[in-house]
Amino acid sequence: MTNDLYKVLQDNYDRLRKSEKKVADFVMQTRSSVVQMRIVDLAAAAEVSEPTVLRFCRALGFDGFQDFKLTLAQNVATNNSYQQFRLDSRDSVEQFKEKIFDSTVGNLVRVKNDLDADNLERAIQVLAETQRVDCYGFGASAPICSDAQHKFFRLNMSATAYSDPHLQTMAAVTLQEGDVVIAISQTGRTRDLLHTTQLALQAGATVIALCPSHTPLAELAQIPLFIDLDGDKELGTLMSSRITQMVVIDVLAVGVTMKLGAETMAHLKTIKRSLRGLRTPLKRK
Amino acid sequence: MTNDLYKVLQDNYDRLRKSEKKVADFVMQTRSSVVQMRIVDLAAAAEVSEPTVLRFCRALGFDGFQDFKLTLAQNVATNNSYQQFRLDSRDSVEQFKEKIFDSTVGNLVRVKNDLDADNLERAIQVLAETQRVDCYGFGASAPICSDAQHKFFRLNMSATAYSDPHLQTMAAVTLQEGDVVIAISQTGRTRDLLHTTQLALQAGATVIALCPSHTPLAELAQIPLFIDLDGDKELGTLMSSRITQMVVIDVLAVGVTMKLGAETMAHLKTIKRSLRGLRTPLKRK
DNA sequence: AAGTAAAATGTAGATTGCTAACATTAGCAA
DNA sequence: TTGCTAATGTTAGCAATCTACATTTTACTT
Repeated sequence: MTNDLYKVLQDNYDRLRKSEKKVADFVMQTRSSVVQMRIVDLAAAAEVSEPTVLRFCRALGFDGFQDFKLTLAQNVATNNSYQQFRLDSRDSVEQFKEKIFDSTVGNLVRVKNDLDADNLERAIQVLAETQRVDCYGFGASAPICSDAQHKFFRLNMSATAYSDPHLQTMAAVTLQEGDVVIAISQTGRTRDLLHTTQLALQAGATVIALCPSHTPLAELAQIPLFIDLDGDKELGTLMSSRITQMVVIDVLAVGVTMKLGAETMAHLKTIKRSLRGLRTPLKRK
Repeated sequence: MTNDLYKVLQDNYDRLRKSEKKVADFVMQTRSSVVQMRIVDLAAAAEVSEPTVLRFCRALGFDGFQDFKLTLAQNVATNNSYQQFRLDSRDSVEQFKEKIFDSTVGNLVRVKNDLDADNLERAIQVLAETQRVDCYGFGASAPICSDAQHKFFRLNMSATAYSDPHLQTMAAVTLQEGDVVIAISQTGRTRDLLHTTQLALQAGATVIALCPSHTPLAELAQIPLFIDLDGDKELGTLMSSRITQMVVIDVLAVGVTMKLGAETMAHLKTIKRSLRGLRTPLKRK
């Protein structure tokens, strides 16, 4: 749903007439401020006549100019409203709460759009076929590994999280063909992680990496899942990458669940039932 | 930013005239479909005249009807586009990737709006003043505790994560006045967690709880931070609550950083430098 | 290469919806 | 009740969008 309009523009671009393309180009470049424009303004800016703008809207399947503008506004809202934030020491709690949530959301949306569905598919496939998943990660990525372990463990797989380089090394050499390693790193350049990943590869395991693209780890892994956050290394970037990693793990886990099908679902229910005993009962009214 | 308009409506409702309230009521009830309406339609639907609708828009601070509608459209887009999802076994990877990300975003937005700024402020205050933070949580919340530990540790605080009920119990009795416990639970009803929380309280510690409202844990804690996700206990709800908890931790950590000010920032830089040694160097072009 | 037909684009006017000015009504106090 | 003020509605003008038609461009045929 998110950049619907962008896609619609891309898909129909070839079908557009020459002067309609002018309009399309202008809209693509300018984006947000187009929502404030009247049809005359847009016509002038794109250097075409008003009816051409209208025909452009119709060609994309909209009712008219207003309809187009409304959709554009909604697109702009969903894409642009969650910007990277810059913390100001004078911010109120309310303000930086907003900023942090919004930038997290923005990063999620960005990664969602970038995430390669093919590699995701491949990752899910190998996970669905394996019995052993080891998760490697240090520092801020260590809790994500535990989380991943937790998720896959629920799916009746043998999942382990290693956040200690020695344990990782020892575990890596015991890996076999068909086993899967999920390597998680915010930088993609952690030396120890690269080392153990190499060991895992030598042992014949398949390595899925959650890390930024164009990093040593990304090159090493058979199945890289890129998590590239906005260029500037703001505080927000560091914070969001953990969260994004987690959501990617969610996607993987759900994918595996769906692939494994009904029997796993039943297993999940059993777990849910068995955990109930650890809680105080819900009050009945 | 998100449901700006909703807030604007709420805040200015009393200031509106009687017939303008009719319009406000109608907009509140109908919401999304108003974006398709012309001023005549809305006037007819709210059973007022067209200028009244216009005055209503102006009273809320908009330029005119179009301006109001544009904002409404953007609001509708940001609020409605990230719905709770229902997984379909025939979904493609691309499709359920979208669904999972979107529902996560939706939940984040929801929690952001619900999160009480006062309690947040209080939580930040006590965290800024303490030297010891213990994080308690089991199961899926355990990795969140580790994450929280990680975050606060970076801020030069003595932070520990306990995910073992025995360790928690032993740690709880050593707590002193001024110490802080962060209790994290998706259900708010985990028996062991309630037990150790009570011990912490008896020892004089301040308890911050991340959990749903109207749960035993929420009642127990001095500073509850509610994480209420949509009613239906879909798969998505369970997944998102961990992530939401993490973002709340982010907000707390940033808040503390800002409160502690410059010296902590310097400390953060030192950590960053010291970690650099663990990575392979960036290639220079 | 020139002419013709069809497609593409622009111009001008009609229509529709938005807004401003004014009129009327309702509410309230003296 | 009367007069005043605030609230709402009516009417009309204006501005924006859209339609119908004219002109230009493009491509294809001879």
